[in-house]
Amino acid sequence: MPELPEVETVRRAIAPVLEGRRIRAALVRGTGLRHPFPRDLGQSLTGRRVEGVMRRAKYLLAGIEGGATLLVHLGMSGTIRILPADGKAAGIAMGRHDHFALQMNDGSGIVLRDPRRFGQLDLLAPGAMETDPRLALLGPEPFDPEIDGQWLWTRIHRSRAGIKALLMDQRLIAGLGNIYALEALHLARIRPTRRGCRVSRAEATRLLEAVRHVLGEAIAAGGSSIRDHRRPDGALGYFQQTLRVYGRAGASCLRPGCTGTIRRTVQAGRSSFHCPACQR
DNA sequence: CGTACACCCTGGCCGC
DNA sequence: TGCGGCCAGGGTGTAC
Repeated sequence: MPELPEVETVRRAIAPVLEGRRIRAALVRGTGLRHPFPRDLGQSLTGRRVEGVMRRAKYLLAGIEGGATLLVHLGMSGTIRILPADGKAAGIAMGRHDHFALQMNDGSGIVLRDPRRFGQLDLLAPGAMETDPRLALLGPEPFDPEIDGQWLWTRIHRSRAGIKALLMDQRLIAGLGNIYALEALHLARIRPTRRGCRVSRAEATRLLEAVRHVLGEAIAAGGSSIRDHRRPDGALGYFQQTLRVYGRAGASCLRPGCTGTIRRTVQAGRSSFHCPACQR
């Protein structure tokens, strides 16, 4: 489910719940997700204050009093729901596929659910954020003002790999997944299969602008849907999106003036969508 | 080294 | 209803 906009939406929703509060209870169920949970997870968190909730690429990072960092990755199917402060200090109701919960000192909290268990939950020791390979090897954030179209071009113009695979490579730019890579390529009028070495400087500039446009739009939509469409169970993550190509095989291209039909193909075992008429 | 692919895991949906 | 097949927005290890 989650690419950068969804993770950022979750971050904004859980930050006010966690930040500045003390952890009353940390509940762990099962032995782990993609990796085993750290043995001392509950003990390390209980009684500590959460200092801030950050996002890097698709990782959620919660700063814990004392210098440790709680790392959460939602994988493909991870969601976080918010527990309201209802005054009851009773135990947290853990449903099917719930793996982790935090209850804060006011009774509010969060619960992590992840049916496919591709997600990650880890506790980084003080200082380990700089060295942990999951974070250290990430490329810049798409909105990093240090990067521009020229920067992107210099990183891709020697590559024979498809531009879609390059956009999804977290070491190049961090945060894009299958959906938004395809959306950006449609906006920039570039075929997903085009090799990196066949992308011009002007196209690279257009592409980075497209990446920023689709991500910004999605973050704005996520934010508004959270405000307007709070589900009864408080689950976060899924919301209506205005996707122009993803999942629209057989439908008309939405580019003004284009009469093409969206095609679905498979690249590296994953679905791709593009308009053969306006994407070259 | 860069690139391509299988794999991890469970649930939902569709057609028969 | 039941069942098989296919699909799913992630990262990573392995083989060329």
